[in-house]
Amino acid sequence: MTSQHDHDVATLRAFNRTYTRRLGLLDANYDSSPFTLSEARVLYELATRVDPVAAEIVRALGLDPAQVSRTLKRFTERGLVTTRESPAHGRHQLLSLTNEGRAAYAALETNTKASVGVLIERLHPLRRTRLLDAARDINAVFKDDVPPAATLRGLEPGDLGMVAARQGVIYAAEYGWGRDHEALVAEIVAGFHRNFDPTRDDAWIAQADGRMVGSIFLVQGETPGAAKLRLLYVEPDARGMGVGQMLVEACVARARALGYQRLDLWTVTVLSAARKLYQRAGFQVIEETPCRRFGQDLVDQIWSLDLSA
Amino acid sequence: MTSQHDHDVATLRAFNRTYTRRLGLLDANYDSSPFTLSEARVLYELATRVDPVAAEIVRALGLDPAQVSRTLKRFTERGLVTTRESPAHGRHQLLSLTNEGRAAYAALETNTKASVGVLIERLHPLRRTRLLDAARDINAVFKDDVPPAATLRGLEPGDLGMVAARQGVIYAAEYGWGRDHEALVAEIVAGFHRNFDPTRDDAWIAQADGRMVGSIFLVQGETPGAAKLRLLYVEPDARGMGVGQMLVEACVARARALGYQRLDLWTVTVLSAARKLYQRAGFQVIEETPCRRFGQDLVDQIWSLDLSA
DNA sequence: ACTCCGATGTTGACGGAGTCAATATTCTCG
DNA sequence: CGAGAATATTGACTCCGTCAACATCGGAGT
Repeated sequence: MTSQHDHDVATLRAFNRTYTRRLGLLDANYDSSPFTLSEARVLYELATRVDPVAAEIVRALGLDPAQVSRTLKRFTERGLVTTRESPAHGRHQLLSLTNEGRAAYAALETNTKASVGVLIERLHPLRRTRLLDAARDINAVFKDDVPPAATLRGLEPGDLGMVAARQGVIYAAEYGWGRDHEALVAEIVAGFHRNFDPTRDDAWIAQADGRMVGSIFLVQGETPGAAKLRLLYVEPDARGMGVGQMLVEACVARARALGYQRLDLWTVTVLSAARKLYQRAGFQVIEETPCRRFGQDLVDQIWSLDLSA
Repeated sequence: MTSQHDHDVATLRAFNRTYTRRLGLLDANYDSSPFTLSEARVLYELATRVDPVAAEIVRALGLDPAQVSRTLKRFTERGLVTTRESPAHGRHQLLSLTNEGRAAYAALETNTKASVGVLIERLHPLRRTRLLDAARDINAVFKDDVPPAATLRGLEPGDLGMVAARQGVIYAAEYGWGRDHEALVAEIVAGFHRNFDPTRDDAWIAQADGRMVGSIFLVQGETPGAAKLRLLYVEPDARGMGVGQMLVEACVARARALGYQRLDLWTVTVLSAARKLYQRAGFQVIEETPCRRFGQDLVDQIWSLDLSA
């Protein structure tokens, strides 16, 4: 009932409409081709599989068995396909392209590639990358049905700035924090790099579904034995899949491995999801003071975890 | 001939294949519908236009006139559509849905929205936003054929970090600059905000096709009458469309308007595209020193533009 | 006023797409 | 061994998609 949902449905349907319209234009020039779209799809499956069976093609393309049967019959009559009985299974008919069939497929491939190539070339580079990125994304969305799993990795180019950008956007949208906050994050990541010592510091980026979905930084504190956990965040979309816990656990484990006696962190009470993560990891509040920050009245908290136990 | 091009073609074709497969699943449940996909498209056009003419629908959907004529005939027989002659043009037949036709359309809409809604709801939020963003992008790509035009705007949440992220990624890829550079940019944007004075400083983001494609910053220099131009960059995809010039011109004009006597900038010689922009805007090199930065041997340059003339 | 041309709309013909039902055959598993 | 599932084919039917032929109307020129 949310209007967001209705809006999403409308977006996807608008996409369907335009794309249905463009489908012919996008894949091939079927005017000058001896194959229909459906035939071309069957031919593709025949060419990219070894000794397939008709039912395999039916499943791959979601077509009716009757239609595939007739298409294959026509292909056989045109001398593009030969069938032989499977040695393993008397009911299976192993299909394979003849030389003519492979030649026809190659010609179709060349033709199609050229058509798509022309379409791509005609687009402005900006639009081209936008189209290709979007195409890749949609493919990925439908590729596997398993829910996306998050993984941790180290810093790559763009990560430092992206952490500031994403935290800036998210906390501006969710809590109305101003640019002070984003600039503070930028300063922290810059300082992280400036003072970086591999035996004292570390950072992790959480990635899921090809996107950055969270971060956490480990830096040495003011006193020798104390480390600081900083810049923990999780993308709204990726909440509830254990990303925050993964990040905190990686950070705590590394702090322990580097020989720190304690791990401190600063946060504000309004970040309740983060609070739960810290609690669960064994952190305890050691200080709490009201404070005005980022254009809001907030309550600062300092948490600490004893690593010496 | 580039392998990048072949790769792009393959990406788009892979997308076409999966999407052709999903098309039925994505838009509606046509099994339980009294309309075929083609009929539903015609019905949609009838419902969302006022007194259309058959030829209009033909153009909108890219269908054959014969097919539309027959579809409309069936609709008329089913009591969904009525035609009346146009008062303006004797050959035109104004089409309109009957009450039954509107009811059928409403039912189809409800059905389709529910189907698409279920599909969206079943996706993990991460995948959902990814799909919807991609759908929006592809729609936008095909929406207008005019080449994308760049516009300038002020800073919004996420921009500070994004400038660092994009410059980090681009200069790492193009010149092999390390994280030093990205951290330096992060520090500069943080400092920009920390010392921000609206009567002395400004910043612009160039935007094209819904994306950030460049930036430029204006800050006061060490001496009172001197301003500094900083962090100019243009996305590789957006080069050659005058984005850089727009940014430089905006910055110079503002520096002049704020009463600065001169505008200085620091750059390195390897950034040849930027050099041309500075030259064109009237900047002159006033200092040049070899330097080791960002893991590379570079030649620093300081350029200056006299604004007092 | 008249003619040509283009746009609109219909109909016939034909092959393929897509769906459903019926049927035959073969393998697998309990 | 028998039941059931998977594989494959065929008939029947409607719609899709394309091409060609044709009728009709309005407007641009001459």
